[in-house]
Amino acid sequence: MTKSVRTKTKTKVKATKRPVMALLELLERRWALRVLWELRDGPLGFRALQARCGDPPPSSLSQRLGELTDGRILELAPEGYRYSREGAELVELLLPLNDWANRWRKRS
Amino acid sequence: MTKSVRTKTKTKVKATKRPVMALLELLERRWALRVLWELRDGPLGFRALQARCGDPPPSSLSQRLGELTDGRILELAPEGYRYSREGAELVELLLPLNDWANRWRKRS
DNA sequence: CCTTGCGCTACAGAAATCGTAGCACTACAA
DNA sequence: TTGTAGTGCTACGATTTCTGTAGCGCAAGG
Repeated sequence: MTKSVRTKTKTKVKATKRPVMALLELLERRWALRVLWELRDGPLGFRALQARCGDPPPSSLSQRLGELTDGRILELAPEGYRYSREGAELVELLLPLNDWANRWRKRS
Repeated sequence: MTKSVRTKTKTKVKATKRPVMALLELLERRWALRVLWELRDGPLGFRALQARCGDPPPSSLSQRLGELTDGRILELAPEGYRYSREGAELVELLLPLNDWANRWRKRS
C-alpha cells in the first residue's frame, strides 16, 4: 500500500428522496455488490481487490470505489479499502445471501 | 392483466461458478433491485410495476423481468409479476435494508 | 366497429462499461 | 545514481447497456 487519497467522484448518483432508493441505486451499479462482498475478509488494496473481483477495468472499479466511499460505505485506510462502521453493518445484512444462493442453485 | 407469456431472454447473464456470484450479477443490473423492492406488497402488472419504479423504459424493464423470471426469482401469474417461493425468501433478506438506509442517511 | 388499457417490442441516441496502455509514486537494490 | 518492481489510479477509444419514444397486437367493453 503506497498512496491513499481519493478525489471526489464526478458522476452523480441521483439524490433520491427515500434513503433506501439511494442505496439501491448505489448497489445496482456494476461491481458495487461484488466489491462489498470481496472485502468481507478484511481490507484490500486497489489491485488486490481488482484481482479478487475477476479483473474489472481499473476505471470502472475506481469509479465504484469513489461512489461507495462518497456514500460512507467504504473508506480508504492505510491497509487498503475497507468498510466504514455503517458499511460493516450493511454487509452483515448481505452475508445471508450466500446461503440463499446455494439453496437457489441446488434447484436447477 | 391480459396476456401472460414470456419469451426466453437473449442476453446472457454469465454462468459463473459460485452461486452467490451469479446472484450478484443478476442484482447489480439496472432496475433489478428496485423491481424486487417494489413487488413487496403483492403482484403488479407490467405497467403498474413500471410506474412504481419511476417509469423506466419498457425495454429495460422487460429485459430485467426476463432475467429475473429465468432465474426463478420472479414468476408471471395472472395477477401480474410476483415472487417465486425462493424469490420471496430472498426479499425477506433484503427488507432490513430499509432500516439500515434510514440510519445511514440520518448521519449525513 | 371503436376506444381503452394491457404486455411488450423496435430502434436510434445517450450513457455506462470494457480493455489496454501507461503515468506518478514509493521502496528497495545494484 | 540507476534500475526494477509494485502500488494506486487516470486516459481514452471500442463495446455494451440503458434510455426515450413510438407503436404493435391483443382483450374487454361500449
